[in-house]
Amino acid sequence: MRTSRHFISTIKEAPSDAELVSHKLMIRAGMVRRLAAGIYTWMPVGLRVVRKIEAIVREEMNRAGACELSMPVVQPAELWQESGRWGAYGPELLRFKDRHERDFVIQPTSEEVITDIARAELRSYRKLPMHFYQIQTKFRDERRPRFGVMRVREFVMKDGYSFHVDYADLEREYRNMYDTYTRIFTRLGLKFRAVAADTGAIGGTGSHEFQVLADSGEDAIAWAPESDYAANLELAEAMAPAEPRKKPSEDMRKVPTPGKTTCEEVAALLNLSLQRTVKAVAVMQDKAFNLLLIRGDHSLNEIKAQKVLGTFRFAGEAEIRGALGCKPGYIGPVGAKVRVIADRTVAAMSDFVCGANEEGFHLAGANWGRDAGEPEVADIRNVVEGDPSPDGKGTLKILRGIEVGHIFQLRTKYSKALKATYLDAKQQPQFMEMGCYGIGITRIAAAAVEQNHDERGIVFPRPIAPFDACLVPIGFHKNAAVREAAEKLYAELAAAGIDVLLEDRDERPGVLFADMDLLGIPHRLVLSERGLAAGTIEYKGRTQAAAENAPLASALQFLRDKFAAA
RNA sequence: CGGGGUGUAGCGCAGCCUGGUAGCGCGCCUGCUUUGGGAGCAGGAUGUCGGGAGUUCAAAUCUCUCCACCCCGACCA
Repeated sequence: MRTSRHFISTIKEAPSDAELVSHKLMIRAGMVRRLAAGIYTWMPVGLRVVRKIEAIVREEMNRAGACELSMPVVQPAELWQESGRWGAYGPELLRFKDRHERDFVIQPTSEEVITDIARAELRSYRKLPMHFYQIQTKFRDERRPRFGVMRVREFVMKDGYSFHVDYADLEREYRNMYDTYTRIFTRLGLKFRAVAADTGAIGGTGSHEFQVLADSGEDAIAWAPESDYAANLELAEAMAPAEPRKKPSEDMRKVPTPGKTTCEEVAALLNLSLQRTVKAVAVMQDKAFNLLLIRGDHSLNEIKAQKVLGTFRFAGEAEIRGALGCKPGYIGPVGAKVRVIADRTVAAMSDFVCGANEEGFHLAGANWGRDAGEPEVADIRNVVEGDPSPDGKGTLKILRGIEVGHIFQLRTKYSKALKATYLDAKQQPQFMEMGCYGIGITRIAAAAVEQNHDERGIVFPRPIAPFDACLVPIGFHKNAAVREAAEKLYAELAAAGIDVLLEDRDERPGVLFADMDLLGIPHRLVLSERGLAAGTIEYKGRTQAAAENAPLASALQFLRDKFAAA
């Protein structure tokens, strides 16, 4: 490909609303162009990157024994009503009516359609297992799209669904996919971690997310450097403190704390560490009022709390007054005649500070058993850096990541809802066990940029760079010898199967170099009159500080050696 | 959904308060010069000033309304 024919549209200034580096650089490099909120056009350069990602994903999925198909983007409401997701999915599911007033959705994912296919096609245990996948446009009507193509409404995802006779076989395929995803993200040249994720209400032995590491990532990962342990913050278990609770050493006393409604303010007023305070979070579980207690410096983990309580919501001020006779900001467990659930850390505290259930007052020197009844204990907080690893090996660090893949054991949720059964060897109908496996193709492009860039622009890993290499002749339009030599070398490289970009625009060298750097092309060859006279060509890797010379005659082999070394 | 903000040339912005000929930088076009890291000079083109309504002799500017987009929030009592 040559730049005079391949649309290149770089700009010096990024739109002012771009926040993330990847967003700015992808706009500046002309990879994507915004059409509406969370809806982007993939311009030629960006599409090349997407296609390269797709090719690697497809190759590895096929190698793993999965079978590609393509399901409709537009799907009838009936199937979604049958699975129950027509009601359960909420406003993120884009719905519309056709000219006959029939309801349709734009797929955010395709469990319904694939299960419909499975129940029609996979009637016998002899046809199982089967793993279908597609690489398709998805639409999720995000409440707030942001970060360029990182969090968008329309995107491309690889979604795979596997069907099995039993759970053991599902587990086998799940491990197969775990390994396949590990290979895929390794091949893509990304720094990533597979982390244990929450399985929600569905259960199963697990779910893993594949997170590309980046400080700007939206997800937090708990990671233990001394072992392999890695889990989404949502899931990472906060262990009980190693030291048992100390005996009370102070008398409980009421202290005036007018206007101090947060743990931070109260700790500052009393000149105490935040770790001596207990924060009370009031939640309603249906009509029942509950107090959740966590240490002042910790944060509540809603998913963990939900596992204890079931679905809940945060109590309003009126409800808090009704249950405790006190306004928010001064509430606590002492004397509260409601269900109290204390985090493991809180349960091990003594002589702590909490709200007095009286406006303007807190209690200091409070103790379990003596001042308040022994609470129900559960893990309901987020882990923090320095907490002991749940596997007992070392302490946790917190990393930030971008979720680019997720594998999940669906079990029989959809096969039961849609009555997808097969006949076993005894001619008995059985529900299929299902797994599902997703990879965010377009998000990977953004995550790769987020993880690999410098002050000059994008630094693509070669497997997903828009071009493997570029050939930049100096004086292409002025010097016939340079032009002929460049065309000859370009033809030679292209014939050898190298995805090379010939920079043949009539621009000053500085412009050409700047664009090739911004686009993140990993290898660069420069052909000049000077080099031609000496029989050499100049080479520079994208991350290399200085260029080096190589014999022009063996440029192809030289480049191949560089590819192999990278 | 709640709060805040912004819409002026392809991109980045000024002008609005205090109504009176629509501007600057980058980019684009033409010419000359330049040619190994985003060139210089000269000339030029490009605007429903987000849409609609209103006030006014006169609206980018004031008022109302609609729309679009962005940011923050939507647990921490």
